[in-house]
Amino acid sequence: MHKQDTFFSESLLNWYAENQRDLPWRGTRDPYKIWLSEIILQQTRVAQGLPYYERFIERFPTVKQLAKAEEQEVLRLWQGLGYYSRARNLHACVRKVESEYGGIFPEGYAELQKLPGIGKYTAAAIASFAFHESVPVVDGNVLRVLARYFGIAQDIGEAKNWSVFFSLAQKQLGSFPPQIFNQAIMEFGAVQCKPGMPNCETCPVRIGCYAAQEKQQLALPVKVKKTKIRPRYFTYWLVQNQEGEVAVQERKDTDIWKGLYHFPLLETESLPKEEEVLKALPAGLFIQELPSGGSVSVSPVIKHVLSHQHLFIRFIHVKEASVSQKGPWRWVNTEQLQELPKPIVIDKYLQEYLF
DNA sequence: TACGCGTGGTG
DNA sequence: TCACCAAGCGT
Repeated sequence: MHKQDTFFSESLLNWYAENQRDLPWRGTRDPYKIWLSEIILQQTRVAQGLPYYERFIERFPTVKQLAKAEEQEVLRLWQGLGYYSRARNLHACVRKVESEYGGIFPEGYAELQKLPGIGKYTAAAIASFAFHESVPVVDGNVLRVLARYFGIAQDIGEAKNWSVFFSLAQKQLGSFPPQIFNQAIMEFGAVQCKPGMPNCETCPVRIGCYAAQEKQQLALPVKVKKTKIRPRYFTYWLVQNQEGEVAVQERKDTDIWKGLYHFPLLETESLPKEEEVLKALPAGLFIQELPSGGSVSVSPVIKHVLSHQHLFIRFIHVKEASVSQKGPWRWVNTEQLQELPKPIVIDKYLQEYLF
């Protein structure tokens, strides 16, 4: 390989040696810690995920301890982080590792992908960081860095283009230590070659960079796909019984906040009128037993309502998609709704109705 | 394969 | 203010 061929990779390695952040999952080869950090960091910034990582490691230092936990406790620790299927798969994953792999994570890139919640990226991360397997990671950072440096205009949102970037990443990885190169290229993307305008003035590879030379930093990478947002109006009834307990409902459908708890609600496509809200008031409330442990995980809106200690109807505007919720209520003490997540989108049309 | 899943930061 | 998007994955 000619020197010119390794300029990009060697520059990244040098940059990483000087600029890497000190993070708790770095400098370990424990696959459990690496796996946990990777799941938490999927589509999530370090600053947002870091406190969750610390709490999970403190509460569940080992595979065995996490595998023994109830799913509700795992969800409760995950509250506020979003993408709750990650928490359910996290739990299912350690249970599978415990039952089918003797509590030890399997080593191979292919074998790791058989575990729930572990796809190509996470498998590559674990295989390279923990087991030094020479397989490239391809995440949002890598896609951006490669697209900009090599001037690749293919849509990173199209699945068929993934192999283009994988092959290029593999070529750049070459025979460099995968556990270092993979961290380096991702860290470079997160810190230096950021989304939006990158720090080209201080960039060690700007000389060879297509985007920097052609001023295409904001045009690359190309991503056509747009996430479409449609408004959802959730009107909650905060219902209290004579013991001061509040009616809540577990969200079981495949929809946002699955597995978390909500107040009884009416969902509409537009802001409902008062008569509509009152007409839809649920008639058949009944009492159920709580999940074991007497503590439940709750969705973000509940925290907002409880924190203001209102007994009102609220209109919550949520920018997501899907179906409304039907099913049984249960009563819980407000003290049981512990360690609540932060509220999401709170609407500006809030109205209040005293019961 | 395309789409849905959360929350928070950014320009 | 708001569109974009962030260490992706499952279906």
